[in-house]
Amino acid sequence: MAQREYNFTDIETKWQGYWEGCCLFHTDDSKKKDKFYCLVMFPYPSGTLHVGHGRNYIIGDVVARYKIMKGYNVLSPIGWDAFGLPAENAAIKGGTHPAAWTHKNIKAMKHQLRRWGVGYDWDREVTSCNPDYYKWTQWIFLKLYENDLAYKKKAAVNWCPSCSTVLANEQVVDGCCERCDSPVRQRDLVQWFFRISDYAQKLLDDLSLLEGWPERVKTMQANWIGRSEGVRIDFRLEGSGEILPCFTTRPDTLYGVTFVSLAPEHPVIEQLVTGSPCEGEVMAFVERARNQGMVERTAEDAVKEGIFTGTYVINPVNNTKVPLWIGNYVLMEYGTGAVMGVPAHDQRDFLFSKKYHLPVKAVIQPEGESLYAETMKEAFTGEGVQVNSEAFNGMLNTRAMVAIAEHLEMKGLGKRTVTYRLRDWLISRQRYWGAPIPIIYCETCGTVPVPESQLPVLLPEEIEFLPQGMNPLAKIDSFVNTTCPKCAAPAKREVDTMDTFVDSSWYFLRYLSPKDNNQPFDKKKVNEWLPVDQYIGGVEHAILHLLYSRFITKALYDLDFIGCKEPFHHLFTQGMIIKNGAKMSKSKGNVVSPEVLIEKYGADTQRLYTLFIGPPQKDAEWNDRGVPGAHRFLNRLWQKVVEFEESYAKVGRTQIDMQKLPPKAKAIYRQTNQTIKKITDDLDTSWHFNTAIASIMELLNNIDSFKVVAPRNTGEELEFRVFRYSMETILLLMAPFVPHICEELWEAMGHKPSIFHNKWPEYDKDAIQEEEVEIVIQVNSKVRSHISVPVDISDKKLKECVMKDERVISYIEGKTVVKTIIIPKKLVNIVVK
RNA sequence: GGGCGAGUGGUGGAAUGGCAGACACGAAGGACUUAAAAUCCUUUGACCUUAAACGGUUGUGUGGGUUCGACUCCCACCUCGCCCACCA
Repeated sequence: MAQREYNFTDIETKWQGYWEGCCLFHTDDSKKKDKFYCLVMFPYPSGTLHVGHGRNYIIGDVVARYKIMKGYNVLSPIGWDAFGLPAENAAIKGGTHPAAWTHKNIKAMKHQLRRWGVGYDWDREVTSCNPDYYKWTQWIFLKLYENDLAYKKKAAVNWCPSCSTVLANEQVVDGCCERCDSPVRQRDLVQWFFRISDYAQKLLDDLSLLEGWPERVKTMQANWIGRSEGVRIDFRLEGSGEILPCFTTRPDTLYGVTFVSLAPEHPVIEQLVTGSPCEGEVMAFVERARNQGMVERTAEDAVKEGIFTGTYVINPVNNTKVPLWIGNYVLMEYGTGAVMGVPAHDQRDFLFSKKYHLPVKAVIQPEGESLYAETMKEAFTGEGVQVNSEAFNGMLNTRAMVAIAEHLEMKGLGKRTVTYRLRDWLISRQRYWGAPIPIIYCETCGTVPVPESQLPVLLPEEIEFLPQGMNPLAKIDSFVNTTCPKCAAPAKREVDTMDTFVDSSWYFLRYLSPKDNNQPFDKKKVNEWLPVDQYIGGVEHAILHLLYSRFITKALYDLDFIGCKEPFHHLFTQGMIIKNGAKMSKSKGNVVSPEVLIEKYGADTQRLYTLFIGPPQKDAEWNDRGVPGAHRFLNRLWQKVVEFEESYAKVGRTQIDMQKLPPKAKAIYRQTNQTIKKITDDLDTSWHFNTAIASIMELLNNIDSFKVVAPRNTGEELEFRVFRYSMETILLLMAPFVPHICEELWEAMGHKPSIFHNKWPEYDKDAIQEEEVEIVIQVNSKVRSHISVPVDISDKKLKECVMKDERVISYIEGKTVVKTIIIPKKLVNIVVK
């Protein structure tokens, strides 16, 4: 009788339908089992998925299926991060409405996820561009606004004068507009911010709670928050005596200050130069520096430029008069927007002083050396001893840092402060395809939040997309014109929308009650299900998305909306899929489409290859030629099981007694148990799916050489039962990786579906113990021989055996044994002279 | 410039102080076939020795160190990738 073929297409369709039918991934909140919230970063619906994207969802699916078999109540939801610029660009280019474009892509991607056999609780699907979702994004904005965590201020945007439109950073290429190539300028607009900087310390401190996060992600976040301790020193303007605070982390260099430099944006500049002879020149410089834009101004080899304001300031510590400059390298957003210039001990200041012929004054000497300002070729930034620093001379500069700071505080000339690099989160976008900011401007009442009862502020559907002009919403009169919620007078709506990172910083809360029309999330359910047990996504989100989500979670916690301080308990960041030396992406033109592979080899093959390609936390090179290898393995597994399809039911199912097994069957039984241990350990800790799969391949290779026959007499039956046990174990162990084929073969072996309703196999502790071990014998650290000995052999006995070995004898003959090193169960090294 | 990774056969990778190259891919040879595909078997880091087997030497980016023993730990350097970047 001809054997059944491995018809993966039919099998995969069958089981995908089955899982949906039996609600395998449907999560019932009321279940009493331990919960496991498994979350993959929800995708942006940009078009279609390629095999590189697949890695993320396949890993998530493996974990979810494994935890189901381990008996957890697993929640594995999915949704769509559906607002954003590409949809709007597509509208400008192709004339499709962003909503239509987005929903078309969602449909296509949903189909792809299904065909991968990736399971989700589709009843919980959320789509961030739907009003029933963004209503609550707006609600979060209102809560932050009510609690002074959202505010507005002027901030610069990239402005293309020729398109007269605002550009996102990624639309600026080499300082020019990506569309028309004209130089981008900076323009100030009033924009909305979230006060994430208020949470800088908490976000930093609580990194220590995140035990299940990779160290490198925590380090990246800590660096991004960028806490630095320093001193605010109050310089005084000559003449007016007005205070000009400067921030420094190096108060020990205070006596070496030879100038002070302001950011071009510094508010004091205008009042200083107005009416002065250099006004025109200075304001022209400021204008130029500001239009340089951040891109150019912060470039690696940016030229340091400055201009003298004509004013002097007084160094509070010694009343020295130094010139006040403006420097394009000084940032208004960091510290106080004014820095003290110490050319002798800061490289940037050194270069600046050389360019503008400002004096250099050394105040720290390296031990045993003397620095002379005239001969210095670069700034000295190391540790040393204070000189030219009055009372502090002779002190180590590290001590002087503290001493000078204390001195300044005592005299009321400054204050020790902590500064963070983290800046407030600018959430305004001058775009259509985002959640409208729920704010109304009234001539009498000012800025008025939209009342909760009037949410959502709906995006108008009828809209024109042009490559030019301000925010498209500003042109829709019916949207802009409204009435003030307070006084009912005619008023105007805010026309900016929110950064899409706002949408994605709370979606994991919405999954818990996705259809609730009365509240954004159910506090009780949030407290039950959060934190997310396992979050899986790309390392490119290590900073922004993960920090914003942490911030929103903390803010909601402080406002008592949820009882959880940190959203994600364990984080897994998978590596990129590389093809031909570059990240797989549409723009690089190196994408591999899953459809072709699925048609030719099936989804299980693609899953297996993706998992086998390398450790998932590392980048991996995709090689199409490797795919048939994965398929070959599945085919072999198929043949092996199906070959005996008729026999499985005929043999009894009593416990196997290992001691009664013939040697070969015993070895297979032992290896099967060792494989259970190996795979379970891999899934629980290291996630090295590649070596997990390799160990199953090894097991199957050995089973192959264990010529099984369909049982006819009693002795054969015993061997056949070991074979059946091993094959069943392989199916259970492989089920999370390649679920379709395992379901089908599980059924072929005489079981009722689903394989996922079975318990994860456990290994027999006695069975994994080897009786004999092979010992490596080295002479002078070179491998010279091997012997096989019982595991429990004593060191003395082992040494005796080793010394009897012929090859050992020939190597140590005529030499003196200096020492013998014995590593139990592994190796013996004889050192001779 | 700062931070974080990574460098192992023709390729993806394995080994985290103890036999380097597991498991795959590819390649070469063979079996089956009218033929091809599929499948199965054998070989496969380099070099030396040998009729063959056995054997030997060498080998994990470079140079040093620690150790009986180093891909693995320490120091210095080179190269590549990612993230950030004039942060006072």
